[in-house]
Amino acid sequence: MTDQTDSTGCITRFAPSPTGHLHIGGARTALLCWAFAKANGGKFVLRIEDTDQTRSSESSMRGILEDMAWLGIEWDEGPELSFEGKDLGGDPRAVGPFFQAQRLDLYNTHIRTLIEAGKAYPAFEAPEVLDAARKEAIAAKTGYKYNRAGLEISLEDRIARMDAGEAHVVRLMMPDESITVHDAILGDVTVEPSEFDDFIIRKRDGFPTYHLAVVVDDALMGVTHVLRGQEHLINTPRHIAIQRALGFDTPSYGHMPLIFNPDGSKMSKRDKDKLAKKAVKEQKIESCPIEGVSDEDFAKWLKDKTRQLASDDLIALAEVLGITLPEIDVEDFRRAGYLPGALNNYLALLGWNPKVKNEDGTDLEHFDMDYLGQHFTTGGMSKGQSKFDRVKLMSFNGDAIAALSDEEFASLWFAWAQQYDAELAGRFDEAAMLTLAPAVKTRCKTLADGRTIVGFALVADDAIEYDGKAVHKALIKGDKKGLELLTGFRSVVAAMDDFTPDAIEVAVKDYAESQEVGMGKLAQPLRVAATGAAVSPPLGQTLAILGKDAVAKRIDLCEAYVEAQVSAAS
RNA sequence: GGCCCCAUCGUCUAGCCGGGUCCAGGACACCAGGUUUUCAUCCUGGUAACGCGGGUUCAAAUCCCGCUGGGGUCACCA
Repeated sequence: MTDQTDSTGCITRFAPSPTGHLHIGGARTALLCWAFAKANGGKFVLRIEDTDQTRSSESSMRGILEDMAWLGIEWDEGPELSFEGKDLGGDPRAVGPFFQAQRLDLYNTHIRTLIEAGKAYPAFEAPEVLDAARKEAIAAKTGYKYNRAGLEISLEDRIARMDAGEAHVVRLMMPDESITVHDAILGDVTVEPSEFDDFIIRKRDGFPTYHLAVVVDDALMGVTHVLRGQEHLINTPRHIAIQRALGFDTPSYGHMPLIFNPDGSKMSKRDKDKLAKKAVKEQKIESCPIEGVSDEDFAKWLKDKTRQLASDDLIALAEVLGITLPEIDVEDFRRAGYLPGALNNYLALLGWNPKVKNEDGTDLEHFDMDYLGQHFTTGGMSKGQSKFDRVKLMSFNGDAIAALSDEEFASLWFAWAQQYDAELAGRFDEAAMLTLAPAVKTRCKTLADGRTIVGFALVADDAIEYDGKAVHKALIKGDKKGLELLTGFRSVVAAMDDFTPDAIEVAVKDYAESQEVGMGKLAQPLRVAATGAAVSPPLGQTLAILGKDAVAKRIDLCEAYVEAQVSAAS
């Protein structure tokens, strides 16, 4: 076995199967594969593993490509995609195609070679027969292993029957020797031959299994380093066996720890459906409350825990149920207003550590893609499983947002709103968001949070809901000074020409001084009048966002409201 | 259940390979102060961990063994 530790010409790959959205765990695998290639001056290849004919889909494939591009995990070779002016993918080394379903001839050639060399063989048992044997073994509490019954027939006969078109699978003749994986993250892992049987490398439908396809493709595409999830660790000896049978070099392997939910359960794409099903049951909903899904499909979905609703339907359902779905797929995080840089940063740090100190002695935790692409090493990976902490991610995201210039923030926020919050995008254009930026940036952890912060500007002047406590404290309590100040400031507002945040701040300050009260005495009544609540961005910004006319109107409305409250109480 | 992987604050981790400088450092969260016209930001301080039991050693978070716990895997899915 050749262990390729030489990084020159290093090639890594990410090979998702297009059976759903890009899962956050998959994104991390892709990110680290990308980082490893970059850090070693190599290439990152994207390959689509669509050998499962029943589950693969074109739309899922496109979604995965776009999610990766959005994250900025750019593949050098693979399916082509234009994204925000960048052309990704391509086949400069002529090692494609990058869709396994288009590579059947390649697999069949290699399978034929194996069969003729006696290293693999066709077997003709019906699936039912094997299933029965497996069930029997489980019932008897012994491990099931294929019994090599297929070998009872002579090789010539087997090949003849196969060539005559008889239904069959092809199995690899597993050698009777232990196999050691030299794992870059976990160290050496040895598995005994008793743990293996002659596993299938080509299915009845003529498609190769994952094991065969991945080995042939990695070899033919020149992949030198394989980084993948730890769930594949046990598969690796099988892959090494195929490589040896075919005379291929064995790439360097690194198996990464898996990511879990905070409660310790596995982070699954079904988590969203699971939560929705629970809510439906708790709320005792009988028929489907959303359009586009029939009651029949709804009932099936509810009963079958493996069944998933389409993404849009699930979002609509969550809204009806009043629940928040957990973010699981990259798309979910994008919708929730996370920045790709922050997501990548957090994802990389979940299981990898640069082990570098900042000048102030704290550990380096915040870094960008350039840094990752220069410094990533498998040696910095931890071995243990980790839990996905959304709170820390959110903190990273808030930091990333705060670090944005006002212009960058406005641009990103507007683009986000156009895609996910039409009402917000309709109320504020990018220029308006630029004026909002200083007020919003330090107050939101995600782009979606921004809406809450400027929520007061989203409601009509006469539709403000007043926070009773806030009104009482700022305007009614005590000697009614709050209301007087508010009324007095009303005429100051009316006389202002320059209604900008700075001008407003000055006006408020001056008026407070002229009345010989502290800023707060005037600021809080104004804030309550303008927003209905005791909490808002700085007053100058808050009032400027609304505009002079709206502020004047809201002061009038508030006064009327307070008077009504006071007379009702007395 | 068999086999395989893993195990430091609530969470992510540094330290472990080359035992002593670790009554264990950082980050997020949390708590208490401070700055601030509110909120947020920001600043200061604090609570909090080597899973358990054996060894080896003058000395163990660091090395060895066992246990416990978590996870993966046992498909004509990938």
